[in-house]
Amino acid sequence: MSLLKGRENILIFLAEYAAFAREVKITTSMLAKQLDISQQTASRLLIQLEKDGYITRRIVGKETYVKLTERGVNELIDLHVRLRGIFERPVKITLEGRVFSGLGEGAYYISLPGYYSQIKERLGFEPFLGTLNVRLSSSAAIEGRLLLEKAADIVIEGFKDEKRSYGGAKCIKAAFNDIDECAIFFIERTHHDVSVVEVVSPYNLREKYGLKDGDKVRLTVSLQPTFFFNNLLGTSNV
Amino acid sequence: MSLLKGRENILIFLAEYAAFAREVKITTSMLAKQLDISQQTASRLLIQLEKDGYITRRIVGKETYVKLTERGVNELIDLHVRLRGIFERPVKITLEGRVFSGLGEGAYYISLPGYYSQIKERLGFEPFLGTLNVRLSSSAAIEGRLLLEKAADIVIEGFKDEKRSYGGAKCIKAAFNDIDECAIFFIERTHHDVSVVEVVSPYNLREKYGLKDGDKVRLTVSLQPTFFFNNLLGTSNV
DNA sequence: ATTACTATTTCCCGAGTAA
DNA sequence: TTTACTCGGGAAATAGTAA
Repeated sequence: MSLLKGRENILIFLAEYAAFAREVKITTSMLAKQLDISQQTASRLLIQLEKDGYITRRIVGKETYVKLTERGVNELIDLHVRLRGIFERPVKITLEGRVFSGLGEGAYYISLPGYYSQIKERLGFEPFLGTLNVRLSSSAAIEGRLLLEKAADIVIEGFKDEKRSYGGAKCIKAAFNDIDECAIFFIERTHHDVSVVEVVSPYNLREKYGLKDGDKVRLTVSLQPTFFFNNLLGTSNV
Repeated sequence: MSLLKGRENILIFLAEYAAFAREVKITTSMLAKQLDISQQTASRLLIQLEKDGYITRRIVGKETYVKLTERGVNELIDLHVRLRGIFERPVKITLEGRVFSGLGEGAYYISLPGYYSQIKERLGFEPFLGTLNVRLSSSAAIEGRLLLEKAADIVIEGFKDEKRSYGGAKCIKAAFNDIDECAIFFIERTHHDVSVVEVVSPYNLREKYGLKDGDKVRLTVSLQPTFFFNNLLGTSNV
């Protein structure tokens, strides 16, 4: 059932017994039992590994001692490094979409002290008074958006005043066109569908980039791989 | 030439393109080229991986998008955890041997201030005035001894007085019979061969354990795996 | 260009068994 | 008990090719 078969399986097994540091005494039948293969196969694989320079065997009477060679160790190190890369390198999520004009109410909301102070404190910048509406142009971007909504770790809380209540939002820091600091907002009560995100930035992005409706923009977020794995373990996704 | 073949090779390759986080667009011929297999094999392996629940495939016209399933990710996590265990777990090196009486000069040397103060400072204990001579009883122990000599990271420097010069030594901290603090000494100018080590401890081990010549004792050292790998890369051991 | 079928070859596994 | 051979069945890889 395991993914690993044959030679690599034996090599890893031996390494788990520190066979990179010293000779380890083995028998082919013990190996076979542990790895759920036949004694014959264990024997053949050992011969093969030795022939290919991954291990050395020393046979003393009826006893066999094996040790990984430098090549065998390097093979495992390479694999370890690859997996470390996978599990430790940040994952870039990119949303591409096009600018469009909304009702212009973004500026009003951000200017409200109830939002403004939270944004300033939790995002660490003084927001430009306005949001940039972006309509995501591909299904990949929409998929990414749903992912980022789960990953969004900065919470802007709703509040009330004497007139009405104001909804909350979640957001995540991102790079605008690969350069500028910004945050992607996922607003709780919005009239937009999932193909739309709103961008808040310390800059007037529309002006800085001379953006017109329909212009393409890119939003990039770096996520730690652990996010995906923690997330996976919590769900019953198959 | 790589150790990995077939399914696991593809799975790791896909993970390197963050296919655990999002759908990745692939073609079987590009996969084949990258992994040095035939296009037909790539196609078959993808079908198999999907059938076995490691990936999902979404085919849109002529484009194929793949994504790892939870099961596929877990398989890689398992492998990663195993390799981490190998490369991060300390390796116990055990030397077994038998006590024997030397010339009794160990006590004299340790009592010399030139040695005593270094031992106290660098080993962090006040040594009992005497060394325990241990003759290693197996080739495995002798192999271990040679390894530990390389790993020995505490240096006791030689010195001179008006009468003569006194040689240096290297040593490494160890556990005596799995319990007591001690250090294994590798003395530069010694009349002993490689089958002999000398043990220094804060305790009178001979008395504490009622040791007679010929009694078996065990010396254990924990080494970080990185030691072996750094060591390997520096040598041309095959 | 794709993917993936069928046919053929090549390789691998393990039963039987010798030393 | 060991290890490791031969050999038959079957799985895996590729060539050829269809769609």
